[in-house]
Amino acid sequence: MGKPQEQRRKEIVQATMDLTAELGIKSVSTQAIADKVGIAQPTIFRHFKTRDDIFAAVISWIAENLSKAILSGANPNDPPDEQLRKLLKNQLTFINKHRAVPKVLFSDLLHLESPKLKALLQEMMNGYIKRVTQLLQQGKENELFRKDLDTDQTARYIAALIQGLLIRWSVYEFNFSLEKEAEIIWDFLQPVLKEN
Amino acid sequence: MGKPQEQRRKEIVQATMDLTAELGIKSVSTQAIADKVGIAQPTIFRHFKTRDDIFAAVISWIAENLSKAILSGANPNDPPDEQLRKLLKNQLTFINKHRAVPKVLFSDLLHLESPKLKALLQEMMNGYIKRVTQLLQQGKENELFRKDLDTDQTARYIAALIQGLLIRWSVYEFNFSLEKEAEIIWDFLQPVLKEN
DNA sequence: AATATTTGTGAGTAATCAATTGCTTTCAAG
DNA sequence: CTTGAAAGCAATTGATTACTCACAAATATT
Repeated sequence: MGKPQEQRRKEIVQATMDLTAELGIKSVSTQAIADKVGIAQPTIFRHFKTRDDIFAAVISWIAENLSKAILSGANPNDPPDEQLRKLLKNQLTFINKHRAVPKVLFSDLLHLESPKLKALLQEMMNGYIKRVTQLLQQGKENELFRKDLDTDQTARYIAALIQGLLIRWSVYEFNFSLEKEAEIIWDFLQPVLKEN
Repeated sequence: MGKPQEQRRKEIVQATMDLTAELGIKSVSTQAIADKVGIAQPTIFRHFKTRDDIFAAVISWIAENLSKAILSGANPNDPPDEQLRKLLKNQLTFINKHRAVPKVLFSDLLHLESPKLKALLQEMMNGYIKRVTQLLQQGKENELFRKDLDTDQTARYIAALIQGLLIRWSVYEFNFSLEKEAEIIWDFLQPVLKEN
C-alpha cells in the first residue's frame, strides 16, 4: 500500500495548483499531475473520482485558506477601516504566494463548464463581498466613512477592482508585487470611502 | 464554388462569437462552428489555417469594433471628463451587445496558451489604458480633476474595475445591464477624480 | 500467520478534436 | 466552351485525454 488517503489527496491538490500556476488549467492533465506527484496516472482516480473533483478540491483549498488568511490578524478591536485595510493586505499577501489563484478563478471553468465548480466559486465570492459590506457598514456607523456610502455597491466594486488587478498580475507574468499593490489600492480607495 | 472568401470568414468569426457567448470557448469546436455556419468541418480550414487563427480573427474583430465604439461620438470639443464618461458608456454599451467579449478576454487563452493571442489582447488593453490616461491628463490640465491625480495608476484601476465588472456580468449569466452600470461606475469614480 | 482492504500499476478503451487528403462542384476569366 | 482556381465535402488520421480493468504489492486487521 502507498501513502494514506489524506496525504495523497493533499499532494495531488498541491501538484495541481503548482501546474496550474505554471501552465494554465487547460494544460493540467491527469497525466501531468501524476508525473508531478510521482505516481501512475490511474492512481489519481483512486483518490478522486473525476478530474473536476480535483479542481473542486483545489477551489475548496483556496476558499478555506484564503478565508483563514483574511481573518488571521483581524483584530475586532481595530476600527473598521483598519480592519478593512488589513483584510485587503492579507488577501493580496496570500494570493501573492499562490499564483494558481487567479488562473483558477478566471479560467473557462468559471464561464460555464462545470456548474458544481461555478457554484463553489460564487459561494466564495459572495462570502468575500458579504464580509467587506459588513466592515463598510460598521465604518459608516462609526462615522469613519461617508454617510451616503452605498456599502453593497462599494463592496462589489472593491471586489471587482481586486479581480481586475489579479487579471493584470496574471497576464503580465506576476511581474509586480501584489503585496505592495495593497497599499496603493488602499490609497486609491480613500476618497471613495471618506468624506472629502 | 461557395461564398467568396471575405464573407465566409466573417460568417465564421460571427458564428464563433455566438457559440463562445453561449457555451464558453472550450466547447467551441471547429465542428460546432461549421454546423452553425452550415458548412462541413474541413471547409473551415479553407478559410483559416488553424483554430487559433479563428480566435485571433475574433480578437481582432473585437479590438477594431470596440475601438470604433469608444471613439464614436467622442467629441473633442467636449470637456475631458465628459469624454471619459462617454468612453465608459460607449464601451459598456458595446460589450453589452457582445457577450462573447468577456468570455474571450478572460479565458484560458489569456493565461498563456497561445503567445500570439496573448500579445493581441495585451495590445488592445494597452491601447485602452493609454487613451484613458490621456483623458485624465487633459482633465488635470483643465483643472477638472484633482491636481495630485496619478493618471497612469488611475487609468489602470479604471481598467481593472471594468474587467472585474465584466467578470461578474459573465459569471452571473449577464443578468444585469452593463449599460446602466456605466452610470453607477461613473458616480463611484467621482470622488477619486475630483477635488472633494 | 492468514486474510481483507487499500493503494498501486500496465495495458487498454472510447471519445473528442484539429487538421489532412483526394476528389468533386461551382464559377469566373479568357 | 474550356480551363483553372476557389470552395466544398466524405473519409480518415493522429494525437490527446479522461477514465476502466484486471491484477499485484503493501499494509492493516483478526
